[in-house]
Amino acid sequence: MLEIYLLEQLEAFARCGTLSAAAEELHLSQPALTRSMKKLEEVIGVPLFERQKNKLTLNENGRLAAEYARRVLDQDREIVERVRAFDRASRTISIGSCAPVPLDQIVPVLSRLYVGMTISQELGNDDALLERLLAGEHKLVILHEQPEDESLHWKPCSSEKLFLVVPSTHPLAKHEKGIRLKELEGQSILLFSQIGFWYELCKEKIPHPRFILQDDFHTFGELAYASALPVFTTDYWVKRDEYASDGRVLLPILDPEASVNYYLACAGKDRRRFKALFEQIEA
Amino acid sequence: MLEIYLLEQLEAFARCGTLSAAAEELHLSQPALTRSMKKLEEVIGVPLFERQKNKLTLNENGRLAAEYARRVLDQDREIVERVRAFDRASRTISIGSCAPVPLDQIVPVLSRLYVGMTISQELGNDDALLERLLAGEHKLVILHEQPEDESLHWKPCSSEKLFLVVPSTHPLAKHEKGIRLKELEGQSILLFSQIGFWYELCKEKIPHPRFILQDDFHTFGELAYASALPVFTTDYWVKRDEYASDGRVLLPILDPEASVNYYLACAGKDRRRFKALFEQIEA
DNA sequence: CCGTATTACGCTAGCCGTAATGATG
DNA sequence: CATCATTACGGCTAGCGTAATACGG
Repeated sequence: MLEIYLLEQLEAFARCGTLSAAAEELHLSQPALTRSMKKLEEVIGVPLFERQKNKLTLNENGRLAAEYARRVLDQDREIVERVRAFDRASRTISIGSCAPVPLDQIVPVLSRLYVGMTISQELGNDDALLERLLAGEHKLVILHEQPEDESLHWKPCSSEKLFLVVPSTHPLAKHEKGIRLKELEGQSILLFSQIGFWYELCKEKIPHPRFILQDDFHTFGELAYASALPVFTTDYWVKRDEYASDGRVLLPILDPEASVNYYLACAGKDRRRFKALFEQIEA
Repeated sequence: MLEIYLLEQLEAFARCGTLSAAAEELHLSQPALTRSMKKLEEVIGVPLFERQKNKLTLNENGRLAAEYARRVLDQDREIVERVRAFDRASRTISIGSCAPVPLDQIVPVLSRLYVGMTISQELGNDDALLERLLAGEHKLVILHEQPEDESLHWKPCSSEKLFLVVPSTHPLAKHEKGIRLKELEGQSILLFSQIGFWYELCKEKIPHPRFILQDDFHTFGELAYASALPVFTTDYWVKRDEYASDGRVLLPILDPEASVNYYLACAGKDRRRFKALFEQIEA
């Protein structure tokens, strides 16, 4: 069998054009390459080179061999990469979610139940999440619509309701019984950017919105506190006493889409693996 | 890089199930395999085996690695095979023909012009020949129809006319001016089997033919001489005094299809290579 | 106990580098 | 004479085998 190191050397020679150049690239001596190329010809049993006393070039056979060598080298490298990736994946639970809140609720449970596993989390919209779940790229996903795919296992896991926080002096503050998104037309609203599907919802339902986006959670908190801008929040944060400062009013959002139920889903074949998790969570 | 010998050993272990069995198959000692498997794990950097004190089995990673190993091994073997085949092909001129006679005329010319090349010859029908020419499996083909493919280079090279030889006592002997194939209905005719398209022609044009086929050229000659059966021949053989024995009559076959022109063809890109050949042959 | 894996130890084949030679522009 | 390929020679690593150890059905 042709050992990889021979193919590596052939490939380097094919690319570099001379033995010296290839030798330098491979951190080897010219004689070593001369020998290897001879050995290749000997093993394959056909001439691979055009030999002029002072110049070595690949002939047709050699060019073909070099092309095949490249393929084998690529595949050989792939073994290491793929097996490492597979091993990593087997030690990782990748969970995708349409929103950050249910993720914050479930990840601690996951960590506790599957000790030693790496948990990787990612946000995405329902369609993309389902696709990645079916592709095996996510082991778990949290959606805000019930999955219809029969091959999936799922369970409702929590819910969330949208609110708007405004200073009590703000014109909108009078809608204490609640407000509809379309009534926020043209309002400048402070928005944390990592909120998953909520962003799409607001963008869709509020005509001509002027969102002021903030990437950093801490900065967002400070802005929300310091500025007089309306800020979106949800019952989850309200219960945890965020944004409940004096002089602010909490306006429920009345649109039905502003109250969502979340659903945790996994592939049917992983049902057993995540049995403990599904038992822990409550709708 | 993972050397091939390591992959070979992994593959053998995956197939054999135990190190001892694999060692025997590879003509190696168990310790050698133990070391190699350890080395594989070390290089890839992930566990590939389930280790019970007395039993070694592949884990998921290992099974994946073994599968990839198989592919690399296959491709590695293919390098040698393919390059050898390519080299052989480059030293071989494969010529296909619809009939043996023009082949016998051209092959000596080929041998003389392309010294050192192996000439491989094969019979086939026009369609198959063209296909193989375009696939590069034949470098030259001899057809009995003008090729229509624009990418081909061709030239008429010879012609051949069909005759029937019958004993002068035979009822058919009176047709000395010639006979049509359909008039041979129901006749038992002695036929040499390696005559290319002629066989198809006769089978098609003679109603209810009763061919007596003979594979061996020598035996065929003897039968033709000894028996009282009608025998097909052509002007080529007649000129060479075959079948021209006493007490036999030569009947020309009158069907237009029984007089053919042959055409030598090669791929357009090989036009130069075979320039000398095309100059030598005459229509 | 026999079959299996692993460890320990010494050997050697094979791959490499250095140095020298030859060829070429 | 600078550059490239090749040959010659010696060193050393890495893969191997033998022998010994350990574990299990």
